[in-house]
Amino acid sequence: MSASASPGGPTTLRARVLDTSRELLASGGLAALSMREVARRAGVTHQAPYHHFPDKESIVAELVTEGFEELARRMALANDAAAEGGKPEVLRRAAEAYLGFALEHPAVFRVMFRPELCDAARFPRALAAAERARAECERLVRIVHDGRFSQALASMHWAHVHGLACLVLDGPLGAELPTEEARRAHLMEASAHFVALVVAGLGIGQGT
Amino acid sequence: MSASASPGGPTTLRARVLDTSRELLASGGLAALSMREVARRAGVTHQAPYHHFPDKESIVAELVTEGFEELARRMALANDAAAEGGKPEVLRRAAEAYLGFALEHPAVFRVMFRPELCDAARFPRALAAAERARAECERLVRIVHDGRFSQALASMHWAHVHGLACLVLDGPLGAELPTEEARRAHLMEASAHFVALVVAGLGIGQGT
DNA sequence: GGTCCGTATTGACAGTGTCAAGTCAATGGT
DNA sequence: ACCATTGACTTGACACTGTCAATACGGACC
Repeated sequence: MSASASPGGPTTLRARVLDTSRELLASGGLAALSMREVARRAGVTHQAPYHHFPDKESIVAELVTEGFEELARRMALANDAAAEGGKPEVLRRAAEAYLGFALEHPAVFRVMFRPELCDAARFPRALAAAERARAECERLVRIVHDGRFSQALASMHWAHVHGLACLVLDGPLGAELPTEEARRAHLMEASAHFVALVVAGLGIGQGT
Repeated sequence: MSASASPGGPTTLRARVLDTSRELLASGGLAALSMREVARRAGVTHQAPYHHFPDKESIVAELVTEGFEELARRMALANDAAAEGGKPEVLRRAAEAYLGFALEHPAVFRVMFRPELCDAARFPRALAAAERARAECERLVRIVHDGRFSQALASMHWAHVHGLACLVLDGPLGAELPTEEARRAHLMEASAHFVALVVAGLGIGQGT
């Protein structure tokens, strides 16, 4: 029962603070995530959370870290499909993984790409998790381009899915595609165009 | 000299407020843009700006509107190059226009794609400016794809440049490319890959 | 000359993040 | 068994924010 079993391990309140923070972020965006509101919902005083997180930035950093870890996990799973499905399937699954994460966790996704909220020097874990996601992107490039790699190529691939995610979450596409199914369908259709171009550009006509 | 020549026209203070807001946004991001700081720098009391803007959101909306207008202008110029340069040139110039704007006005660019800051219903001008930029994107699709158009195709093209911009401004690319020249070069290189794919996919082998 | 209106000021209120003390219970060493 | 220490939490304050309300000023118009 001892709450401090592992060094720096999670106390009950710490977990509750994180849960509440996730809820607030998901429901009302970052503006709704306030130290005092978190404390209020957790049923403690406005200073209690400060015993588990030095400041608000640290809570956000924790959520960002979780987000990048989950994103990297999904991307890794997509890349693992190389053996069975071939290159077009890898590209399709990678897009599905990235866009699926963005659609299911929009608020976290947005915060993940606002580095001013989560200084890399202060939060090396967040940076490491982001690097893991990036490494999966580079792995995809090598898989798809027969071992060839360049940063520009990686940027092109990442930009494709990231741009789609941003446009549907916060751009003009979001306003017109109200249901999640519509968004998913549109994104996969746009992504299919891109995949087709890449596949055609590689001289592999098999997978449309 | 009468400041109220045109109805609702800009008073001296109104212009100064906007200038100061632009400066604060550019230097310290949206967090640095505060009503009171704007008033302080403009040399007036903290309530004076409220006589020209009903609230902070209205100032942000004004800057967002300006941003989309400038972006649409640059995109239109790129599209106008269709006559002289052909499709590859249009694609190249469009990417250069979009990425150039993002690199030159990063803070404004970021704010433009955070719709919660600038409610579309309250600020129809901002929405109209965004629509103008979108229309230029659609025009590009028609130019490049011989009149054929689909929303998914437009999303693919927009996502490409938008994703690149986001990644270099707030993603992993930004941290590693310190100078603006390096960023511009990397972006144009990544974009060139995309343009090559599109051109190849159209069966036009002329332009690289 | 008197009235009105747009501009700006002063003062207040609620809310925020965070610092500084203080309370209180459990723990560990002698 | 006692006492000091430590950690979790509370209370109270400060500076800052956006915004409302009431007040003064100063020129335009009848």
